Amino acid sequence: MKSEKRSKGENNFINGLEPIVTLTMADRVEAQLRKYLKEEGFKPGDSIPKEIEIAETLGVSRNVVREALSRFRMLGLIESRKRRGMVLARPDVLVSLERVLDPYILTKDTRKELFELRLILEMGLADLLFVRKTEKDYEALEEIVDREKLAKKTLDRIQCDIEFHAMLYRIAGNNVLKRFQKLLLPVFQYVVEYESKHRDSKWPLVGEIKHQDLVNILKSGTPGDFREAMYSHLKPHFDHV
Amino acid sequence: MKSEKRSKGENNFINGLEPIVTLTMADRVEAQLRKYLKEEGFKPGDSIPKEIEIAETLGVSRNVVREALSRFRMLGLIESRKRRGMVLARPDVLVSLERVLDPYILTKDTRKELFELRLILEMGLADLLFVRKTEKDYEALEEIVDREKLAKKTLDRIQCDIEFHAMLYRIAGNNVLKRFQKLLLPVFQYVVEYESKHRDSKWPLVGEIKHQDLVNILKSGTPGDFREAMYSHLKPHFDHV
DNA sequence: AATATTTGACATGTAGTACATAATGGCATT
DNA sequence: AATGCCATTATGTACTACATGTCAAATATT
Repeated sequence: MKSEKRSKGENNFINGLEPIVTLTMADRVEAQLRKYLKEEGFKPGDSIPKEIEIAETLGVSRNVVREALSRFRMLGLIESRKRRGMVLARPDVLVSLERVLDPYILTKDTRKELFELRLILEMGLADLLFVRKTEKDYEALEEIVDREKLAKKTLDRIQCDIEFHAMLYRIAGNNVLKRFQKLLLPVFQYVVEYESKHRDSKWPLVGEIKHQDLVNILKSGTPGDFREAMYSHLKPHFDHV
Repeated sequence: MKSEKRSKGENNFINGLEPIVTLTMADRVEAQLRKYLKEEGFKPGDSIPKEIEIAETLGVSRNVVREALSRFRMLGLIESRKRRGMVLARPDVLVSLERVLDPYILTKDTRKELFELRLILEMGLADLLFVRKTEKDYEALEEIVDREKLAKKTLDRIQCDIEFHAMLYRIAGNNVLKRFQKLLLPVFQYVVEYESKHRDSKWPLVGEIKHQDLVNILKSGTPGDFREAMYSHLKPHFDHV
């Protein structure tokens, strides 16, 4: 899975000539092992063959096997204990994303698409919110809104804005989603900052509908109302799209 | 980041005594390197120190360094060429997820949450769809709907259902989102299959609104209409929530 | 005999050496 | 100027050795 991107745009002047892929042993062992574990139906808790056995079976050095296993360990696919060998584990879906979601190394396109993803998520949140919301959630939201109203510095208002939206995700009661949002946050901030620099728009960037309105609708409106309101709220961002 | 879960619930009988974390060298080198690269502001294209230098600086064996680098290589964070050394690359956000999103090793909870994520995504898709849709997209959707109407076998209908929804993601014109959906697909299928076994409900599971209706609304309705329709369409799934 | 302790075997973790491989840049040849 | 050759060098792979912690059997203790 090594990316074989050419350095310049000078390729494909000879059409139909693909660069030869030269996977390292570690890459191939990783693929082989993944295939093996899948096909043999290994499940979390099962222990897998020892390093040496793998190495000998595949005809590679133990070193190479360890590089592949090291990758699995990082992803949480396996856990290894001395003497005990290694057992398959349940990886956390998001730890892998965690290691890659750095706004500074993403392409502009990817950042843009991830930002769109945020808009999609927040628009789609409505129904889950209405299913899971409780009285306490109103209080938490109101508290944030109050703080926002009192905030003088722009930075404080931004902070409240972030907290408000984060709270919505929390109310939705979906842990993966909440953590996903947390991971995406730096990307959002980067994009917004970047945008605001290039358009000197004021910030936070909100439409006609304010946070207070959203809370009110959440209290006594319908999911449909909320979706419309959220769209208005996010409209300035949608307009960039 | 080795998971340090205790075997039993027998810890914290002495409060304030945290178990000593015993990270492997590879883990620590990985963390150190990540920190180093971030703090020094390395960007894609920059070349990073040689393995030996890293090993000597950190006072560990080259082997350990290579295990850490192997992880970065897998994630696409770096690319290495002989003689040239190693350069930072732009990782693809989703390759990491790709390696972990196997429905069989996820917990039931996670599968459920990922399924909810799907519902959220599809509900939130509406606005982007209306911005990006073209005449050609209608044709593609109609073609799938037609095929679905003619399909006799359940399996074929399921296939059409999948294609229809996949096409919606495609129309939204967000590449990351489309690929994300593709990655999640096996999880959805697993969940639906699992559910249908435990409730012997018929399948595909759709509400009052059929695919044909969605296409019509996409053609001549509003994003608001579409959201309502999509909710009706997915209602049986929402009801599980 | 039942329990506590010691001991040895074993799998992973780390270190170190050696060599293979391929890309680079310079030099020589045409 | 283009090609071919060669020394250099960083990564890729292999192998050996030992450290570390853990399981299990053997031993000692009650």
